Amino acid sequence: MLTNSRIAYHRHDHKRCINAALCRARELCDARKARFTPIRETVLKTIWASHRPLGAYDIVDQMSQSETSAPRILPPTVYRAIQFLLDQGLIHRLSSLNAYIGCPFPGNYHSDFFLICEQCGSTAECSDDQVDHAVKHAAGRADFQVGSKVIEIVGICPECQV
Amino acid sequence: MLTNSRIAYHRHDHKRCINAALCRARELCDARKARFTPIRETVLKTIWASHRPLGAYDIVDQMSQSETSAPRILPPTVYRAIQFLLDQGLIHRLSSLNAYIGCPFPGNYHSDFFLICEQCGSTAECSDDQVDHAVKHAAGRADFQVGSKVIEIVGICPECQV
DNA sequence: AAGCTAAATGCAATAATATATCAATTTTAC
DNA sequence: GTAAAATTGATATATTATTGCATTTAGCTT
Repeated sequence: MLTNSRIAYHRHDHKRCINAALCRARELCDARKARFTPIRETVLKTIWASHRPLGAYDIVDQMSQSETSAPRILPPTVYRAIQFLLDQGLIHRLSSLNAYIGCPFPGNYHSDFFLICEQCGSTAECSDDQVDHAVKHAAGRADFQVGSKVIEIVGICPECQV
Repeated sequence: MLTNSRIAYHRHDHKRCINAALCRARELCDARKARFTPIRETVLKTIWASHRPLGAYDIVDQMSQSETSAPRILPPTVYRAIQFLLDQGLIHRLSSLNAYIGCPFPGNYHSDFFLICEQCGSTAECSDDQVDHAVKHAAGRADFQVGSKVIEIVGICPECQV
């Protein structure tokens, strides 16, 4: 199972997460000749500020606060950056929260699901063949051809358990 | 595996689905001393008009059209009925679509997931222990205590395959 | 049956999330 | 250097959902 749950739910030097994410994003975009512009970088950085999913308007607010004098960042700008980052697989959308989270292992193909802590909000991404197979198998019994999956588990992370 | 996929994806006498759903709803509400009011019944009936998830504002529109003279149904009314039906387990919300669908087996405990056809929109509900176990097991490896799950699979239903 | 209480509904306003459109600007390709 | 393409700015608006408060209705008590 591929997961960032060890990191996401425990104390760590989060600057390294941010750096790693930005660095990989730059690499991937370079390789794909996709333009990793300042706005897109800032949006990604803002999302990576924590391991908690962030709403689009939270991003708008964050960016409007930090960039004091500059022209206030407006929703369409953020949504376009979000769309770009989603397209590049650098972030994911959590449907059940209307929020966005950084992908810890972009570039690798992964069929993922999310473990969302209802206490602290920290969210880990997991990729597990058994879950994948179980879903495919169940769908198969209904003669259903699986395309994409949304799997979001709400519960309690190790740090928040008594 | 518990599922209504045989029915949902194939020709059938849908009036029976509707009747069964309304009947079951009435029974359950009676047993629980919950009030199955005309508005709630109409909302449930509207959702059960097909096996396709229906948005809240679609319900508002439907209900405003059919009830010609009566006071136009407004969003809060519909949302309140939706909340009631969700609380009673008579319908489910599909996060990835912001839409609502009737539950074919309310009352029974079930940990369910949904198979949403990207062609025709028809959606079946499934409950499968293996999927459940696979998710619990994967979460367990991250020391994560599972609470609730959102599992929504988009793909192609048997009727829409070539 | 009358009155009381809690629940449900009506209604206006507004919040939260997301997109459409078109102009202006920047970047890239030739 | 210029044209084409991509990105961003700005305004407006669409879509989904909730809040607050007044009014009505249903169920309960007597």
